[in-house]
Parts: sequence; C-alpha cells; structure tokens
Amino acid sequence: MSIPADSLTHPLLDGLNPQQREAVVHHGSPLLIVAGAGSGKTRVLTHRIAYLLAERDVRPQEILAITFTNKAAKEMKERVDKLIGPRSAAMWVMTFHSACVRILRREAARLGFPSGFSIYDQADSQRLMAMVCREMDLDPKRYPPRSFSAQVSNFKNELVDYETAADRASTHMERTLAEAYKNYQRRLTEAGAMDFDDLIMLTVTLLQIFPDVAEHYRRRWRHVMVDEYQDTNHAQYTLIRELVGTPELRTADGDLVREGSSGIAPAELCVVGDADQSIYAFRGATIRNILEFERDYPDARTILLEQNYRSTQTILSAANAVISRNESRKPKNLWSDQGAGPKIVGYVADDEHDEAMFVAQEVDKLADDEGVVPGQVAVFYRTNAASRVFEETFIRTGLPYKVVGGVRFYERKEVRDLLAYLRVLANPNDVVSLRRILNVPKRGIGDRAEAMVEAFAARERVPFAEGLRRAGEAPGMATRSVNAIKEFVALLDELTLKAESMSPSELAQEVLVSTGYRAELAGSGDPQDESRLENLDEMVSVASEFEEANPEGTLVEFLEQVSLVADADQIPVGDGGQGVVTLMTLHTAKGLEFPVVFLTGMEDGVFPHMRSMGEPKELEEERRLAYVGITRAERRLYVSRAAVRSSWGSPSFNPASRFVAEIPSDLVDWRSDPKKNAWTAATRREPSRTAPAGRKGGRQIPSLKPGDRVTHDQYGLGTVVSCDGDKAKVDFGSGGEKTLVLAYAPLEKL
DNA sequence: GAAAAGGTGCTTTTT
DNA sequence: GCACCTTTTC
Repeated sequence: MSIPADSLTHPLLDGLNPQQREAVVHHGSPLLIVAGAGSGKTRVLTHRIAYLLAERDVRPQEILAITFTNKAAKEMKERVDKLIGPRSAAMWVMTFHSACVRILRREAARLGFPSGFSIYDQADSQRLMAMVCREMDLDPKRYPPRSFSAQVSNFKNELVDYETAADRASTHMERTLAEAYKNYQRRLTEAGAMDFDDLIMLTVTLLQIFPDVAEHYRRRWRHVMVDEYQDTNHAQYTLIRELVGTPELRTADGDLVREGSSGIAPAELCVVGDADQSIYAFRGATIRNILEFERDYPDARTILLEQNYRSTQTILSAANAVISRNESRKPKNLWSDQGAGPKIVGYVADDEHDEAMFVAQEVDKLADDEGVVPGQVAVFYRTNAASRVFEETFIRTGLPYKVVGGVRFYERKEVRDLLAYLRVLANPNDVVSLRRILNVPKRGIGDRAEAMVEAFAARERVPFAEGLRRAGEAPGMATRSVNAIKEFVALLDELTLKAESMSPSELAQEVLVSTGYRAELAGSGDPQDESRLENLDEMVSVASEFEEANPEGTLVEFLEQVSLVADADQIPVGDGGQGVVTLMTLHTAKGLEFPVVFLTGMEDGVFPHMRSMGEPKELEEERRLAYVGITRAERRLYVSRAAVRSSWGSPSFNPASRFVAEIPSDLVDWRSDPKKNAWTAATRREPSRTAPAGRKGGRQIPSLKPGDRVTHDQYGLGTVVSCDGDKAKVDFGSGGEKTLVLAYAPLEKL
C-alpha cells in the first residue's frame, strides 16, 4: 500500500493503531503479523476478514481462516457477523483438522477410504498400536506402545511415511518402530479409520498427488489466514503451502528454479503469531515456521504489533525480563500506556496447603478492598495434579471455582463406550471401537475368546468383524463363548438395522437400552455409576442438540463433530455476575486473559518442570510458558511457591523457580513472614544455569539399597539393582544398566 | 471369566 | 497418593 496506514479512514479501522490498520488493509504479498501478547492480533484478523468482505469484493466462500481451537473459530465468525452483518456461513473459519476432514470426506475414495471413515483420537491410536505391538510379539516393557504411538505421530507431523522411516532406521529399535508404523497404518486402513495426524498428512498427500484436486481448492480459496502460526507443525506448514500455491521462481538471469503451482496465481496468505508464545514444541510445533517465514515466502511483508492493550507496565516489564533470557529469539519491545499499576505480589508458603489458603484469603481480601469478583480471578499451575489442593481448600473456604481441563467429558469411559457403539454402527470395520465394546457391558466374552477370534481372523486373513461372525469355526473355542459372541453379533445386526431409520440421539438411547448398559448402571448402588448415568444422558442430549442444529445430520457427521469439537465451551465467559474462580494449567490458559492471576508452584522442579531442566531447549519452552502465564494478567499478578511440597507421597524441598528470580526485584512486593523469608533465603540462592535442582553446594551422598528409586541428571529415572560400598548398579530402563560411583554421580534418591 | 491384590510410573494437550 | 495395568486368586 502506498497510502500511509494512519491516514486511512474506514469504520472498520476505527480504534486500531497504525500497524493494525496496515495489517488489515495489506494486500498482495504474503503477510506475517508478529504480535506480542495482548496486542490484539485476533482483532486484526477479524477486522481483516471483515474488510476483505466489505471493501475488496471478496466473497465469503473465498476465505479460509485457520484457528487453533474451535472456540476461537466460533468467536471469530461471530465477531465478523457483528461487524458487517451475517456473512460467516459460507466462510471456512475452523481448525486445521476440521478443514482437512471436510476435504477428505469429499475426496476419500481417491485415497482408498470410504467417506464414512472413523476418526481416531490419541487414545484410540494408542489402543490400535497396542494391538499391533501384541501382534508383533513385542515386550511392552522394552517397546512401550504409548511411546511407539507418540513416535509415529511425530513421523506423521514431519510427513515421514513408514517406508522412509524404515530407510532411515539404523538401530534395532528404529527398525522395530518402522515395522510397527507400517503395521499400524495397515490396520488403520483396514479399520477404515484415520488418526488425527493422518487427517493432515493425508490431505497433504492428496493435494500433492492429485494436481486437479489441488487446483480446485486453490481456485476456491483466494484468502488464507492462519492464527497462532507459531504452533503449526511441519505437516500443517506444508498443507498451507499446498493450499496457497507457490509462485514461479526464477534466478536473476531468468532461469527457472521452480515451477509455479498449476493454473492459478497463489492465494493471499496472512499468518499471525508470537514465537514467544510457542508452548507446544513437545507435540511437534516448530517455531521455525514463524521465524523463517520470510525465507519461505521471499516477498513477504512483516508487521510488528508491539503495543499491548491488556496488562499494566509492571506486568509487561516482568514478562519482558523473563522472556529476554531466552536465546535465539527476535527481540520485541512490548509496551503499554496503561500505567505501572500495582506491584506483583510474591508469597512463599510453608507448603502447598498454605499456598492454596493464601490464594483463597487473597481473593477474599481483593473482593473486600477492590470489589474484585471471583470470576475475574484465575489460578494457574503447571500440572493438572496440582489442582487438587486448590479444590480442597476452596471447597473448605466456600470459594466458588471451576476447574478447566483435566478429564474431559468425551474422555470418560462410559461416554467413550457409547460412542464406540455408535462408531461401530457407522463403520463396521472400526476394529478399535468394536473390540472396546465386545465385552461391555460384561457378556462373557473374555480375553481368551477375543484372542482366539483374533488369531482365527488373522489365519483366515479376514477382518476381525468377520472372524467374530464365524467364531463357531475357530478351533478350541468354548461353546459358551461362541454363544455369547453369537448373541453379540445378533445384537449388533439388530442395531444396525435400526440405525437406518433412527436419528443419532434415538440410536444412542436405543444402544443404552438394548445392550443393557443403562440397566447395569441403574442397578448398581455405586454413586459413581449414578454420575456415569448422568454423563450418558448428557451424551444423548448432545446428540439431540446436534440434530436441532443439523436437521439433515447423519450419524457419521455427528461422530465427526464429537471427535473434532471437544468440549472447549467450558471456559467460563465474563458474565456480568459474580462468576467463579478459574483453575487451569498454564497451557490451557493460552489465549485467555484475567484481571487477577495467581501463578502458583513457582519452584524449580515444579515449574520449570524437573524433566525440562536438563535440556536447554525444553527449558526455553518452559520459560515461554512462564511468559504466557505472566501476560495473561491484566491488573494484578501473584507469584507463589511452597517451601515444602509433598509430591508422590513424600515431601520435597524445592528452591524458588528461576523464572521468579528473573523478574526484576523492584517489581515484586514479597508478602511472606520475615522468618519464613529468612528460612527461604537459604534456598533462594541463584540456581546454576545448567544443573537441575538439588545439586547445589553440600549435596549429600545418597545411601541406597536395592529397589530404591533414583533420578540421574543424564539418564533420568532408575531403580537401584545392587549396591557395592561406594558404587551402585542402577537400571535406567531404556537407558540401560549403569554402574555409578555414588560420590560423583549426579544421582538423587527419590 | 471376573474380582482382588499387586506393581508401576508419574508434564504440558488440542484436534 | 493415586490411577492404571498386570498378575494372581477364586
């Protein structure tokens, strides 16, 4: 744009700063918006969409906007509608996974999948991998299915197929992994299922092998936007490239370096992100996507949003000080014009109960002194397990609260059981779901019978479902088992018949009745079963709501929504009322903001987590997590820690978190007893930069006996096998068995 | 085949 | 300390 951005006037640009305006009206070259925390990046994206529709004659169906969560997508659509009237219906504003499923359902046949394929989440994938490992006769201790499942997920995020994985394998472990990957993939195909990583990877494959498909979507979407770009993985990055298309590339002499994408000029791409808020590297996100955007798209334009509209200068200064300790980072200079505000309050508690009590009392005090209502307060912690003490304390003191995250609705056993029935009815080949419900509720088909059917099916080279139908032919099967299986098959057939004429909610209800699941729970006196029953009713009403929203909706579509749209609505919104205190992990807190924030468990070993302290890269991610936590606060920030914390049953004395030490001390008002401070001063020595906690100064030589559990700086957790005077033999599991000299080994008894 | 006892291992997580 | 998986026992 040649017009200075601050001279632009348009109702949609009102209230935006010059950088934001420029980002909204920019067109042509790919655009990278580097936005600090609280700088209104989502607002820019929303206004940009509205501006495209209102001023640049873009049709809604030409827009594809990718968000990180469904909730963000929903909000973005609503805001666009609010700005320029209802246009969002034809617009694709959704997550990567939703977009891919919609493309794949249409094109599934080209990849050899039925369009009604099942979608496997992480738990399903792990179950399938467990079946594969058992089939391969792998020792679950040496080759844990969970770890294999995670590693296969990594491969897929990197777009590495099993053949490539096999080619690259050099160790026995890697070859076994590649073999398991191959078998896993075969069984997924047999089950007519895709896992979450497949949804992305197979869409990329689809676009790469079928140029006509790629061109179709490139013609459709002329504007592609991605929010939270720092959290994209390699597969998602490639997907965006394929969808946008690449221009022809020539050297200065005019020699062709790379051909352009077929048929059509690349779409306009606009991505938004903050490398400092990348906290998902552990599941494959790579910051490189955002750091090297300009290299990936040479004519890209970058706009920095540095003004923060959320927090006070005190909070921002603290955040800046902490994040600046990270190396390999492009400096940003976040500023706020909201004034210094109150100081950060620090508190050193005796133990975790005292810490929770402090939070509860402080919330009360804030209510009295400043009229803060519980709904304005959030308590963050590093791990889900930490929520318990707060819950107990808040219940005791009568402070209303809500825990966000933890065990989610769709992860509950009974809900998954019901969904498994529906999935089998929608896709009879779905072997993971089928085996899940085989003996649920108990109907006398045990592990033995299941294993026999599996072996029989494998020998006859037929799917498990067919093996089940022909169970009578399986050698050595007890008559009782055969009869039980026959009954089960008959039940499924009956339900399949009914499924044709029933809506999803009716079918769910029917499953609960005819399987006896409802009767079993209702008949039990266990109060837990009562709440299970409630959850199942809730599930039925979820199906009813789906039908209301989609009168033509099929069972497959319902199941798809359930898999893709997890219950993200549980995050309480600021209703004018009192609200409740929000408890959540730091990860869940991303993207949210609260007037008052408590960062708890600020201890080396807790946060940063023990397992991240050895690896500088992981430590940097923890620091970004701290940055995310600090920048959630609008007015008041509390940092607290416990001098003693009982973890896993035994007490541990953790030194102060290095992140707290990184906050300039003049910003913090320590609010602990002086005598407690004196006690803690000894432990608050600056922790060494590289070594984990507990190794400073007078470390004691641990006295060990066989069976003791220990942790080693390099090898991690281990078990003492034998002791010999000043030496000990320790088994570190996958790390092998090591003989260590106790006086020197960086070993700690647990 | 199912209940009870025993053992183990233990970030973060959306889709 | 607890949840989850495996082994043992009935």
